[in-house]
Amino acid sequence: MVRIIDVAKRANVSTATVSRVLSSPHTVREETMGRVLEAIKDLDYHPNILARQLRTLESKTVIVVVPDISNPFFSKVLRGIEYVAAANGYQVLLKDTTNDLELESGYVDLLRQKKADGMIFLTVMNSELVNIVENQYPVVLACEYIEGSSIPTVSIDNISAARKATEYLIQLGHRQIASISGPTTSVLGQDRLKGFYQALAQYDVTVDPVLIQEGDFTYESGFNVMNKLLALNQLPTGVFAANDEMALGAIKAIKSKHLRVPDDISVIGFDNIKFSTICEPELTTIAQPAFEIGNKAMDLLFKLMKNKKIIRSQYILEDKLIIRNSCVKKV
Amino acid sequence: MVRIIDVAKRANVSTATVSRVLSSPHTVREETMGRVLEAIKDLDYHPNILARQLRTLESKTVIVVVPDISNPFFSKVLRGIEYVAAANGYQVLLKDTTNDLELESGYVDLLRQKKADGMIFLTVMNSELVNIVENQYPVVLACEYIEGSSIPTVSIDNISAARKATEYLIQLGHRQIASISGPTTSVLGQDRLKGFYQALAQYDVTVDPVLIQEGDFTYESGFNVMNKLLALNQLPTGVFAANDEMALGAIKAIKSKHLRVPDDISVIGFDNIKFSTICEPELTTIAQPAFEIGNKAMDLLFKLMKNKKIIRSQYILEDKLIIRNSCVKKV
DNA sequence: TTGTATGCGTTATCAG
DNA sequence: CTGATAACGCATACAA
Repeated sequence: MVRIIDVAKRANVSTATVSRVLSSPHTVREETMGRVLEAIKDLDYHPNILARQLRTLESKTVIVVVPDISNPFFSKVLRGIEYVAAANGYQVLLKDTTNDLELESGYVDLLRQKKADGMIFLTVMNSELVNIVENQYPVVLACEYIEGSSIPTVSIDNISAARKATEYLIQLGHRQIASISGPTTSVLGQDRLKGFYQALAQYDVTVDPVLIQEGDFTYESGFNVMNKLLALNQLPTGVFAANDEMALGAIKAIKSKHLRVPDDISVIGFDNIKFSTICEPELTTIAQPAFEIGNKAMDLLFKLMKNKKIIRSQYILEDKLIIRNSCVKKV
Repeated sequence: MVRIIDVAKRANVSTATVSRVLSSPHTVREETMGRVLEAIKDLDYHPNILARQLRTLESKTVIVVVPDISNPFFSKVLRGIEYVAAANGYQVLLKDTTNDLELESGYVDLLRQKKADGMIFLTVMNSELVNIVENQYPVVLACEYIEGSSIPTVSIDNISAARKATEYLIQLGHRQIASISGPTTSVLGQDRLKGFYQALAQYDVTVDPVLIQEGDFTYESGFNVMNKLLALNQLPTGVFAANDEMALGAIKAIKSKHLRVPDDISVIGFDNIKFSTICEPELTTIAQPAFEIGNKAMDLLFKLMKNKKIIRSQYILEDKLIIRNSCVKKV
């Protein structure tokens, strides 16, 4: 391994000068710099990042905590994060919690040990953790919003988006509307369910509580929950699924009972993942600006890490209702 | 920040003893250890990993280079890797190349700088890089196999699997068989195409070269390439897609032309991703043991990093033809 | 079984 | 503009 001192010797300068050439080139004479650069090139010198980090206490790394990387929506947010991070010379370390509560702890250590300079949560199930981290390390929350928390957040307004989706079903004439919600342990699940209820209230629609069922955001849970709903005496005519994966699972279940979507049952999803146009019929859903959410979240984290003031700490991005073919007027 | 010396002072021992308590507890007297552990707890001491790494030159981190994290197949392999890594106290750093050639370079630096101890490639487009890394740093290749290379590999036999898939179509009576291959810049793409050709040769089937088209493993490319095929005078009756995402795209294209799968055109995929049962009809495909591939790859990497001898450096895992409803006998 | 002392490779301080 | 040198926090060879 070639070290800074090897370069220094070859260029006939001190290690300090070599270091300066690398970190603040303007403070060194041009001729000296030339010699140093040449030596670096000759020796194929690469600074040891570990040593640098020990000295500077900066890891140039951020950690993104994601609930389920195989969900295409999160993949896309991640892309947005990585794009901004890479542009600023930062590494992105990924932690997939596999929707597991346990695994969400222990990340504070990574920050304390300067293994990472900051963290982005794409979901929060363990809100205690957030409180620990709050005001202590740079952390931003993407995709969901926590009421009353001061953690910088970038997301859509999940409540109003869910309300919008439900309203759409109501306006199509549906009154027997089921909800396949996310886990109520997650803010995301709660918010989208809340929006669902708000729409019902606003239009004076009352729904049998048995139509409100909880999934866990996976395709399988959508399939299973829908099967439960299909076993009821009175079937729903419309279904609001809290994300697309569950909506796809629901459609699968409906079809396997030889019912038709949307003719017999309308289904609306949430996220607009790339597979939402795969199924027959194509899924009507709420589109989130996933890539932009990632961009903005990383921007925010940078500002936080640089101790810059953040004007607004809650960024709400625009969602959009994408009307395709999985919902139809109730006859 | 509380350091090792703070703990040492409080426990009335030297820093060396504290260090030993942490790394080789059996070498220290029980009573001493008790005092040290108590001090650690009292002060809420957490060793600085950076400093430790600088000393040991071990980062306890591995990097996985993945072509497209939003592909569910790779997500699953990754899970397998993480499972084994976590069990051994290793972090997994993820690099998504976004199928971009450029981005695949520069990882050698991460190894050289001891930012990671080893690396797993889930794909290799830039085989030069492999040659650089070869015999120099611990690297294993998962999912694909490079002819003549000595890099430890774990994968299925992509050639024979592709041959098996194609054979299946031939045995169903298809003769006009199209191939939507992966990029020929990737070994994976090459191998699966090779298997396709082998099956044709074996059964003396000759195919118009125009039926052999190249995609890039994405849903969109499957859709686009299939549209091209559908514009031909003589349509294929069977399609072998080199992965499920492209197969799904192809099915979409076929349906949008008001043709039926499998009645008009049979489609077979590769990978058995979780969305392969979403579409109508469900996809016949080749299943890879994704999780196990990940497990084995990480195992192999550990052995490599520990300089243990590796008995066999090429592990071939079993694939399996999953027959569902997207292929049917040619009438 | 424990302590002392040194070095890992870098950056930052201070003096020149 | 440059050089000498002291940290950064830890692990380990060697001595006790």
